[in-house]
Amino acid sequence: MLDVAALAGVGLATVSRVVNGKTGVSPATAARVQAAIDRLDYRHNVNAATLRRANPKTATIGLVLEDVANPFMSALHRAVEDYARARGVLVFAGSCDEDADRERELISEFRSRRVDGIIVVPAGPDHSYLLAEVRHGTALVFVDRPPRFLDADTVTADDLGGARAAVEHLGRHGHRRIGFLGADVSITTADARLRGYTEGLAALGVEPDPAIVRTGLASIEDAEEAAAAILRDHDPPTALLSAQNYFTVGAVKALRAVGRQREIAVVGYDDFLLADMLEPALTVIAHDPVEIGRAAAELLFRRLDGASPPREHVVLPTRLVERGSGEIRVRR
Amino acid sequence: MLDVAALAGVGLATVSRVVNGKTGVSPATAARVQAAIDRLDYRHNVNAATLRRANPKTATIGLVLEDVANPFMSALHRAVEDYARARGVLVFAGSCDEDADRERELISEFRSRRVDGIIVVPAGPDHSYLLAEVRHGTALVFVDRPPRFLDADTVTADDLGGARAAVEHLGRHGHRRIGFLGADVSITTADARLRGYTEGLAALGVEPDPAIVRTGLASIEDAEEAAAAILRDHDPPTALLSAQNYFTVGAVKALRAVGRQREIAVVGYDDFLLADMLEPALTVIAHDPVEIGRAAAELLFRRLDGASPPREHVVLPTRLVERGSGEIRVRR
DNA sequence: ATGAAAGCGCTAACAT
DNA sequence: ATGTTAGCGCTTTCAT
Repeated sequence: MLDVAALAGVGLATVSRVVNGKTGVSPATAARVQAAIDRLDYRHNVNAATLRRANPKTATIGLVLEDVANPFMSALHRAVEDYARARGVLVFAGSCDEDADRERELISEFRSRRVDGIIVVPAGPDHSYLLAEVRHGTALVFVDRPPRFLDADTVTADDLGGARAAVEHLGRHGHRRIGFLGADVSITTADARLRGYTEGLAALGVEPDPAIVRTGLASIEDAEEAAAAILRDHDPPTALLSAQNYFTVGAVKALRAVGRQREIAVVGYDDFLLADMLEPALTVIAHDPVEIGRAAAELLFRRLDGASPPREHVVLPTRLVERGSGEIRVRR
Repeated sequence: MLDVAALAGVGLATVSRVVNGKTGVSPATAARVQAAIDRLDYRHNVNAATLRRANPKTATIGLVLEDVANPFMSALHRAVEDYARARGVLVFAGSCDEDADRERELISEFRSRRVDGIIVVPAGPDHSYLLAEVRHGTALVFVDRPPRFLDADTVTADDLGGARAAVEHLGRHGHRRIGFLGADVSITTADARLRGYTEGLAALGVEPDPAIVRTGLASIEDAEEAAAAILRDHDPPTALLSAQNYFTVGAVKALRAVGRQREIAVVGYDDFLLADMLEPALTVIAHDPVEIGRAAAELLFRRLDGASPPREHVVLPTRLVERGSGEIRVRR
């Protein structure tokens, strides 16, 4: 910047004014400064600027996802990016694979870079460690799952209601013996979906049977194996509820492997690309990652812009999309 | 940091030494400092530290993708993230939607944040604007497509060879009239795949027919429409080569819509989740986004670590994965 | 082993 | 409209 000032024959402050688009510089000098900037290929150092500014915003936010490559997560990512970029804000993205340590580590790195806000799909069992952070002024929004031991803005979907609706839908097609594939119940979402499943069964007057309920799954392969095992039960289910996009893929693989995809009903939680192209097409509980991401970004930026409304807990509805796999009637 | 020093009763420099894990601090003082850090919930300001350091690395890199939500791109993203995180480096990610202006804008923002390196899936038609950047010491790696008017490290796949192999494969199953669905040829990858298609046809002794070649596509919907149009040609193709993951989805949709998915062969460029679960399962030209991402990160970090080897142009092979759709024989 | 002081690139207050 | 100067939070000599 000093070089630019020297070349343009002006003072440091004037260059700063031009770079920041401030008023109070004559068009002629501004042009000279701009010419010097171009000639020297000068690039403003936002990090240094932030250090001294009265309002020390870095114009960056951090995004903690379960996995940037998971289609649900990456769609959410894109929605957040679009909202941020429209405001000139850059986003750090990171995956934590449901690992609480990685979550803390990532957030800690974000802090070191002085991000203005953080949007996080929480993995850990306890988020009270973020209390100081919040008090320190960092905006924080939890997405997909609420935090534990911390009050913060959240955007979640109606997991319990969605899972319950799925079971009731299967019930309406004659099913009473319904298997369940879910993630570890320490994950709030997974727990809510399992509870929705149980409530749905209760509404049908059915006791859940642990023999056809599998939790703690973490991958397509896990789910495929679990589904295969459930199907080998002495009293196998006539329908399956899979509680996450990848698990649905695993369930479909398992059914295909034994050629029973047309006799055993499936409802999957999460919609995904090609779900409608399978045969039978997949009936799913859909919740829109784009809408969730946008809502989270909205909440975050409201706080970044200085508003301090009471904590908000947005719960977005889910939608049952009937495509075929969930409408397979129970065989008699 | 001043507060920490005061609380621990030591000088600024000592706190800095502890924070940076440098030697030359007695265990006792180090412990006192650490205690003060914990008590004050102090977080090191990497931005400020970078400003003064002899080796002014920010430990961040920028990643410019076509779209963070595209499965191919997000898998690449994850591979880069894993490589970077293992080295304590954070990644800024951004989408540019094949828009040259957005590419420049993103890279410019990255520069302002003083990222150490940039990995980019290029969108623009001219990358000479990055020359100054490279000379200035920012490591730069191009992925999936080479830059234009600039020499830099690249990691690409053998697009031409892959497309050509696809056509030859279809030829071996009796096809001579093969339709093509591709993106705008200003995208290097799209152009190479089209050339591979043409070369493949030439090897079969066939002239390409513009009536069944569509380029300039940009979405699933585009591809679906284009495929439908091609199928309505007075001399419709017996096989389709789709040159990108989303276009393959569109092609499948179009074939399904007219119920011809079992008579018209399809080979898709890019593998994707569930390609093996469709009926018929999709034959694809696969190139591994994870391997591409890892290779790019490797190249980038080699330069970040100070090595200055000659520019490298890694070309990864593609693989034909036969699953059914590409082995449908031509009807007689 | 530790501290004092200079200075990284910039902005903000105060001059002029 | 423009320049001068202090100082943001830190690292790095150079002392001690």
